[in-house]
Amino acid sequence: MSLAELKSVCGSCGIRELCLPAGLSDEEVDLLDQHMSHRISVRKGDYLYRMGDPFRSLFAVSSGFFKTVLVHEDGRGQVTGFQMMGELLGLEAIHSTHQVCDTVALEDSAVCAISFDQFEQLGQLMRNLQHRFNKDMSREIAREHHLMLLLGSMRSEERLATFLLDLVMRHERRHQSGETFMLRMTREDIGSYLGIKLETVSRLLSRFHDEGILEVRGRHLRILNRAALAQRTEASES
Amino acid sequence: MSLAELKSVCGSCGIRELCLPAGLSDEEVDLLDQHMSHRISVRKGDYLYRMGDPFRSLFAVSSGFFKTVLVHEDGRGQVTGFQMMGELLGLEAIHSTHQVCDTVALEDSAVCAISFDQFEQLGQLMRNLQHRFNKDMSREIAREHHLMLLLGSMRSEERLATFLLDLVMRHERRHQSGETFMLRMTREDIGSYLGIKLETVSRLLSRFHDEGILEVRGRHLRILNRAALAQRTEASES
DNA sequence: CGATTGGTTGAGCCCATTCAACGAATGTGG
DNA sequence: CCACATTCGTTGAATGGGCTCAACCAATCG
Repeated sequence: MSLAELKSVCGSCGIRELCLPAGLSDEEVDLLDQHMSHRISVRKGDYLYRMGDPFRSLFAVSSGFFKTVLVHEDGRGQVTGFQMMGELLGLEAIHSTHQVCDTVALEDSAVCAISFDQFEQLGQLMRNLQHRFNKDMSREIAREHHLMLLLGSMRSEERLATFLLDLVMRHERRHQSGETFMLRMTREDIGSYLGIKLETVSRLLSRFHDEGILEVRGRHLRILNRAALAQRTEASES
Repeated sequence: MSLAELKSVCGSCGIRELCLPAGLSDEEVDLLDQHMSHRISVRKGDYLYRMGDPFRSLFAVSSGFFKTVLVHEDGRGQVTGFQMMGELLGLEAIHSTHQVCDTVALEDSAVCAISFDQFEQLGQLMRNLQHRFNKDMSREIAREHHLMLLLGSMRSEERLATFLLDLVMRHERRHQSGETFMLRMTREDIGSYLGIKLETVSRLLSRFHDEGILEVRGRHLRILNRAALAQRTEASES
């Protein structure tokens, strides 16, 4: 599953306000720390966990980038999400005793592991924490509803535009440039996530490039015309 | 939003073991009851809530059948789920102060309303209840992952077969016939949910009928060959 | 270095869509 | 109770968006 384990503390974490302890008092964060966080490094390409592994912990992405993949019996796989710092991994397995999907680091990454047992106990002590967690779960459900809208009723160009704008916003919320950034995933990952083929992703990126909306050099992206991109998000009347 | 409000009690509810209080002790169920449940009737076609309504309560489906619909700015709508007795409504809004989707009764129905504020307080008192709720949220996330797989990588025939088998299993878990049942939703609702057009749904149902897998008479369904249906769930090598 | 992985682009094809006509069932108002 | 409108469902014919198959290039790696 992973490699080095380092001692760490939410209290001094740079992304504390993006992550699970957002909004907690210092004392509460201390409690959270003492009882359960420890950090795990995951190297690019490694699995944080795989379907069928016993489920014991949630993980908060401390740094790096992950994808979650659901694999069907017949071998087909679907990328169900990309997670960046501050986001939680493992929520989908709480209802089970085992992991129900794979999660893979797309670059060298670090996560904070949280024993779910202990987390539930802490939730009993700290209403704040439980409330925050309920909201996180709910937000994940709502996110997936939007993705269902995307997969169920958008054309490929709209899907990609929506995806890119989502990345832009997530970068900006982390005080990273939304104008210029690197894609951490392959065209195939993007295609799987969006329900289209990698060739289509490639063609669309080229098209956006030719139209002056983006500058694409491999995985390096520059957003040249965000408004135009936003427009491609909507069905074009004709 | 709704109509009659009747006093009701989880303790004597026929579907108690399917619903939120499953696994709770009698005392715990009493507590749950006293503090918060009340029942609301919703007539066929009526909204239980609409996007933008203030969010205050969760709802447990007591009887009947609902759909949840996410509406995009440009007017496109996506059916994000169908809910039957014992299932929870409103989870997607917890992270917000307002409802984030519409939910509509597809037949005359009843729900138990649960003030979310009070529910969170009760969760602090009853670890069982909170644990059960965490699992419900997680199961919903996992369900949506499967739907993403369906929408992202299945062909229309596989989508419909998967959908029908899911309905069969949900009926059986409720001790209702999985062999013979009524579809409560239109072809258009099914199509929206599965990311295909109503005409395609109609054609596929006809095809399954012609192949002797189903008997279709309007919304009345009889599953004649469940194994064959299960096979249509998988990608056919060729 | 060759092998592998990731990405781009073209040509032809096919599955699902669009557009359209029609039938059945339901409901409404005169 | 009938006439009419509306909603829901089925089926056909033609179209097209995205897929498949394929060739090729660039970067990385052992």
